[in-house]
Amino acid sequence: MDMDDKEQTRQKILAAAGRRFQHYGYAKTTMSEIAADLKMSTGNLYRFFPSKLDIAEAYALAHESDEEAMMASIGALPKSAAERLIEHHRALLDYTFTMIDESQKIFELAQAIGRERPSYVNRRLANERVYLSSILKDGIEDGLFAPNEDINRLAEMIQCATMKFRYPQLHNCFSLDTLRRELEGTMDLIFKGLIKR
Amino acid sequence: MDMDDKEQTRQKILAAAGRRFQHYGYAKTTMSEIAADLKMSTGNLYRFFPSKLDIAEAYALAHESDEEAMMASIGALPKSAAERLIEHHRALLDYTFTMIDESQKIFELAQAIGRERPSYVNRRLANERVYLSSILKDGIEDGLFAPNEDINRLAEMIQCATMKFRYPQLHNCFSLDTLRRELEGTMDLIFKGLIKR
DNA sequence: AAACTGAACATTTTGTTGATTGTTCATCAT
DNA sequence: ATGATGAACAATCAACAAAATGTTCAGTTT
Repeated sequence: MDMDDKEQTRQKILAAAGRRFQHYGYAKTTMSEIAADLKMSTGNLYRFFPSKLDIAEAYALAHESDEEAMMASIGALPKSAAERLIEHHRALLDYTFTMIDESQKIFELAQAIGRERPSYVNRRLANERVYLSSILKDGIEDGLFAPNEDINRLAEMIQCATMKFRYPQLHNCFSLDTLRRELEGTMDLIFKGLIKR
Repeated sequence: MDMDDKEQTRQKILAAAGRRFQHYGYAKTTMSEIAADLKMSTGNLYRFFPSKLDIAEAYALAHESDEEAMMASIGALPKSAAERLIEHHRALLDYTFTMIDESQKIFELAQAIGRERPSYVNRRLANERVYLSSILKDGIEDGLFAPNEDINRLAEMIQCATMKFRYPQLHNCFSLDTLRRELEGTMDLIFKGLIKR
């Protein structure tokens, strides 16, 4: 079995596991079921993934591409940096809120990964900063935003300030409308700043 | 028994319950224990509080006075509105983080109230906005901050942007130093705004 | 009549048991 | 030798019984 075959099997495992995760949730999906779906033995799964959690993580990683595409397309929009920045946050809020709202199963998966693999969350935040930084850089070059020597840090701080909207479920605030309005106001605050000009 | 006696008994109950809450936590404190401490019957407690959770809420409310005093004293500091605003957030971050860090029991209490009585959380946030608004108003009058027609909404948005620092335990970020640095940066972001002047 | 009690009730928590599940590894098949 | 298996193992979960707890209220005390 060469490396290509191995990769192909990994993909098949991810697909089978994903189907189960979506239908029955992370906890109620068993390794033997995944194996049975693929007509292989339970033990064999461990030649491709070190643990069930790693399957979940790889599955989540694969499905990041949706978010990735969304962020990329917003970053490329023919709009001002300010508009793209707010659109970025609006889109992510809607995306995660809706996702979690309509699929308890996906939420369970996300919770399990977040709990057992905190580093995964950090990787995702770091990845988002790539897109944020790009928008910020544009804005600065266009003369819209004030110059800043550490754009990545700036992106980090924007993430801090919008944390509430990234993990809406944590703050038991269950109305998307409220969150949307709060996001508008918060972004406005960030944009305008408080200091009189 | 007149109203004063009744109030006095309420206070005694709160004191007894508080001792138990602090030592053993909310869940491990029973109504019969509280009653026994006061040499009264279990049933009698219910003539003073409708439920155990209401005792917890009243206890928390009584201990808000610490926070209240802190916010009041910071609001009255002979410093600029900007400095008071950041000091306000610094103090609350330190206060809640340290409190939770050194007493798992208090955290448990807070969680129970937050879960079963979401309205309590909102009341506290609304109360904080009184102090925030006062600082903002000062800042605007001094010409430091830009005028704003809805100061309470402005305070709300600042709360949104600093939510991460108000409930640090929710975001599994366990280093106070990191949080402090992030808070500085976030406040800076809020102050300066992004738009070039 | 008003203040209070403690047994009664329903609900929740705890403890325990057996079954299930994630993971490993000696073994078999190719 | 390499790929794969499934029984074995320890850890976790599910289900049920037992105990404890929050709450109520008929009844007692003052």
